[in-house]
Amino acid sequence: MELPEAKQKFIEAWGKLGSEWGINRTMAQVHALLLVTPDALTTEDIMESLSISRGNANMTLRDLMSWGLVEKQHKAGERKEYFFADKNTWNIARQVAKERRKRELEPVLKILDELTKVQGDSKDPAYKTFNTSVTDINKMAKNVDKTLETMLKAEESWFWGSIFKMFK
Amino acid sequence: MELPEAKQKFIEAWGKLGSEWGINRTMAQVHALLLVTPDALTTEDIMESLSISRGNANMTLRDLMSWGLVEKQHKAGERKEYFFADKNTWNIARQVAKERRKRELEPVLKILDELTKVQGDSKDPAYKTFNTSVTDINKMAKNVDKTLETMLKAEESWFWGSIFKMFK
DNA sequence: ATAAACTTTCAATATATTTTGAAAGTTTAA
DNA sequence: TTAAACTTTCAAAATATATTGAAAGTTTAT
Repeated sequence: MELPEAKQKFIEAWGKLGSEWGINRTMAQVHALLLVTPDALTTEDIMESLSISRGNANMTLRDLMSWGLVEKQHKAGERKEYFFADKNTWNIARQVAKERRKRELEPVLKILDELTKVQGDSKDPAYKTFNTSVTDINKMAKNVDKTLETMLKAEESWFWGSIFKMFK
Repeated sequence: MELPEAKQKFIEAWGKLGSEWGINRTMAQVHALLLVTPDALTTEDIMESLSISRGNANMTLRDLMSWGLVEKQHKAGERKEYFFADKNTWNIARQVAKERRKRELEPVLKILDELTKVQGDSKDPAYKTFNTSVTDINKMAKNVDKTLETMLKAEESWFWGSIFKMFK
């Protein structure tokens, strides 16, 4: 397989994976493109590479920046804005974990905490089932939350080292 | 807050979380409903509770069964089929991890393995960047894969116990 | 101030996903 | 058999999500 074909496959695979995990396909593809490209690209470059419109490219790049995955670069004496992706995989994973935790996990934890407090007749099966399920899910969500917190603070080698101690 | 309102909130929250993670909202809602309901429900019950059509309820229930989250129950002397969800949160997490690993992670790992093998000029920045990114992502994906494998085999208390040793 | 170079916005459009519901299919009891 | 009870299917419709592209906005150089 030649490099251009390989790049294409990578971009497609990343786009598909993204869309299966609730991330806009185009956003994942732009990210993939920047990941396999050594130099920073202009909006124009990205539009052309992926055959997308200016508006789409612009919005997607802003989104990627808000996720902390892509940064702007200014080149001396140039008007155009260049974009590049952090290529450190551990940073990417941490950044995604951080954002999804904030945007999705935390709001759910807040609701679960509330629902855990709902009072009822402990003889009532409807109440018992509700309470047990919500309480258990809340516990698990808190475990996930704490693990993510640890991951966010951790160094990559330490994190996976600790994980792999589990296999022993 | 009263129980019916609390149930409603839980169903909504679960549906929203699901859709943010690439799971059909209705599917997550049906699952949530079954999680907080002590007894098995008929298609009819579910249609009514969530105001969805028969076709939708039927397809969603089949989906949930294919994910291993819901089972059919036959009641003696009755024609109707009843559905109930496994309410053990750890089982649910494992089941979801198992399916997503098989359906989404494994196909991507296969592609990454291929792309890792692509040959090129190690002096070429385009090749170097491609190769480094793909190789790094492949390593991380394999780490995730192994961790999931461990999780699938593990008992809940052992798994979280091991995770929490990481905090020490 | 002007205009060229570039970026952003957003209503309209296109695409993808989900849902409906009625018809077809199946199972069971008598 | 027959028919009632129940389940499944799937084309059409509804809804949700993503994309376009031209106009408006901004910045910079002269």
